[in-house]
Amino acid sequence: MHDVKWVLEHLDEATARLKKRNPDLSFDSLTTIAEARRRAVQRHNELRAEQNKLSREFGANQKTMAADQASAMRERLKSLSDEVKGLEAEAKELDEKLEAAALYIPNIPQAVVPEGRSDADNVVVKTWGQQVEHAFVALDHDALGEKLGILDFEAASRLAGNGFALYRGLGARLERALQSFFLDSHSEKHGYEEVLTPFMVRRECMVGTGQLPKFEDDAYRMDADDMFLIPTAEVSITNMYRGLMLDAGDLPKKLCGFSPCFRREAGSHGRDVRGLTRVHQFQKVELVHLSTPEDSARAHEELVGHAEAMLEALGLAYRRMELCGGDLGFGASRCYDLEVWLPVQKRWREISSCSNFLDFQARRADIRYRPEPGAKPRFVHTLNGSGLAIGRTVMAILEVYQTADEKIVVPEVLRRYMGVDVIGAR
RNA sequence: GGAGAGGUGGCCGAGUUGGUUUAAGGCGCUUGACUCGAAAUCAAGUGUACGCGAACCGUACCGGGGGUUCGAAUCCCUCCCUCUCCGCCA
Repeated sequence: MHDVKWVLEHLDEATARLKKRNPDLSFDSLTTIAEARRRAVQRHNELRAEQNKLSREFGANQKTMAADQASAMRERLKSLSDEVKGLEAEAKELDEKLEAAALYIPNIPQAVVPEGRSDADNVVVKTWGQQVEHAFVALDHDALGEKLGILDFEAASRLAGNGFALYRGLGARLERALQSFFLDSHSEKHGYEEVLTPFMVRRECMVGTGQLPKFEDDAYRMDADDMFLIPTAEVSITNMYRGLMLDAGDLPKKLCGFSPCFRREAGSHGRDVRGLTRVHQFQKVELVHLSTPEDSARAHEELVGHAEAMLEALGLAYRRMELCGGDLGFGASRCYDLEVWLPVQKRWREISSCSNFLDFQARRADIRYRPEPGAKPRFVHTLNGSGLAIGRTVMAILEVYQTADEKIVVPEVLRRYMGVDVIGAR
């Protein structure tokens, strides 16, 4: 949600920045409604003040008034009341229209966000590590996984249809190892509180973080209870603080949590149909920060650094991309994607997305803090990023660490979790 | 699934016969007094948003929505949420 007042006061700047996402976007739907609403509220205030005053007098003097005087008074108040009610209904309707319109408008990109229409226009910020090239003919991750018996897509589709993954044996163990490695790193080294949240949430939570109302088709909804399977732990973790008032001393707040992520992938049928790249359920460790407005830019850099540390520990080459306006997610004001190098597909592939939402989510979810005792409440800033997406990490490990004899060398940092050094050894 | 209780400002909590309580009182917090300093005590202040309005003033907000009334935190309807007990269950 936007600060509508700010938007109206800085309409040119706000519009120019919004159009970085898409030239078709504008705040036109807000401005006319807001003006009409202001007029209605103003008129309502005046009449309501008069009504309150007369009504109070009437209540006090009713008993001592002459009968005809009282009924005249009552009549006058009645017509005043009707008029006030009409204006109230009008203001309320405009209010709802305004909010409905605002909920569908994406966040305003920060001034530093580069121009661009698609991911082709994203900017490389940095590149880390050696882009492995295999001297032998390497296998796709899904083919190798099935050959080693650690991935079973046939069984997965028997259970849930196309677009699901099933891990078995050391494959399942690898997922669990990555989960533990990520959570241990963030909670022990990077200062996060580890949380385990519900994996399904109420509708208000999905609105709070911006998945709804616009993207309802992308989410799995349980009709009987009107609850949603979370598409990312960002939803459950951020909404832990929905409706709360925090103290300045509570900030910054850093939380990390594991969850499965459920995505219908409506509209992406036919893309990345094989393997672990794009599935309806994948596992992820998510990082969430709540910060003060002054601190969020720094927090963003810190957050992306924590995600990068995971790739570096695993020895996976990556690059950090600054997303252009056209590629920004709905609620993000600025976003870094981390892309891992996949030597078999010979391409970079997103494995983490680290966004600063500023107060966009906090307004929707009503998360505030008091800068100091007695001061006025302000909205916090929220940030989050994957640290990391586990399925895609498995995919990268299978591509990067495979050997000529179709085994997988387990990255050093995972060995204590895996109990083996090599997958596929007899 | 059955039965009951309840949702009021940062927190607790009054308000149950509708009208100088159109949100009392307390805690917390801020400032001042006292003190070498602190605690305790005393005094004053302290909800949010809007009125393109800083002050004074006004209006709205007592879980959401609707209704009755000249007037609703208070009465009626409806939905949501929380808690307690029972049942079932890993």
